[in-house]
Amino acid sequence: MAALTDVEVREQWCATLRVVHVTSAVLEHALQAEHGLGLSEFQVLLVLGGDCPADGGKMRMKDLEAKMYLSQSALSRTVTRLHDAGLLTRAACDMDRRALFVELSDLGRRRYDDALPTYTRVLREQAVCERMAVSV
Amino acid sequence: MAALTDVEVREQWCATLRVVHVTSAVLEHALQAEHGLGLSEFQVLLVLGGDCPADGGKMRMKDLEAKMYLSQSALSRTVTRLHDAGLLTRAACDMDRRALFVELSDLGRRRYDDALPTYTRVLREQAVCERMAVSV
DNA sequence: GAAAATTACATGCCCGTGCATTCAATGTCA
DNA sequence: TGACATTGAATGCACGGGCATGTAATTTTC
Repeated sequence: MAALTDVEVREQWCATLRVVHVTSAVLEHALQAEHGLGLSEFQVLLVLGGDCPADGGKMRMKDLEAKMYLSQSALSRTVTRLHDAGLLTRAACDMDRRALFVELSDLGRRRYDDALPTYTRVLREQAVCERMAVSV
Repeated sequence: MAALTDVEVREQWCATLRVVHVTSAVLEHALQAEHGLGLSEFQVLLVLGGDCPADGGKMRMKDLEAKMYLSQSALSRTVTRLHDAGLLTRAACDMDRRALFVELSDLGRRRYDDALPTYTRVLREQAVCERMAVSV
């Protein structure tokens, strides 16, 4: 296969942005309308809920941050919002009292279970995987 | 090829988000540091500069909007910023006096020519096309 | 041709984000 | 142990974005 030209590289990138932006917008609206959740907020639930195994349960903020695409400050505020909504619990860490453990509350677990199908449904409707392939 | 499971669909999406966020951040920093341009601002230059043929030159705001992934209000402000920076010119349309024509100024053209290699370089460095394939 | 609906763009408002900073806790080195 | 560096998290601040609205111009409807 021949190497891509500069123009092709840029077109690929723009096409990707288009799919991501449209899909993100639809996702955000669906999650907000049906479950009162923002995209970043749901993403936190997704990690804490353990969608990808080896995660989930009680997690340090730092470990959560590594799993997200958010800055430390944005994550801090997102977690605060989820805490205020009663969707997760915070707990100090005995080993390192700077660290903060975060875990889904019962309400958070239910909200997560409710919202997950919406999330998956939208991704399938938008045919994201049919239009984009990422090497994981 | 077997159909993707729900988990696989979600993992693909998350992997895509990761690539897009990281690449966007690097792009934004490079364009800002080397050319004083934001990502959306450069995207406007890219369209007006005619990177994808059939565009470029004098364009209506509405046509520009259709080429971008921005809301109408955000585009309006982005264009205002570029105008204030002297990178583009605004001109009323005689046929429809609601419409607004927008075109690169000489300075804008130069800035665009300067910034384009940075843009392409980062996309290649991040190996975006090697990691993601989009059907256009 | 006047009233109503629609369109193009700008603006007020609020919200989420990143950067820089702060504060407290921990680690390091002498 | 005491001084200094580093780390984890929260917060002040400014900025860009979307939604709703405003304003002017155009089209539609009767």
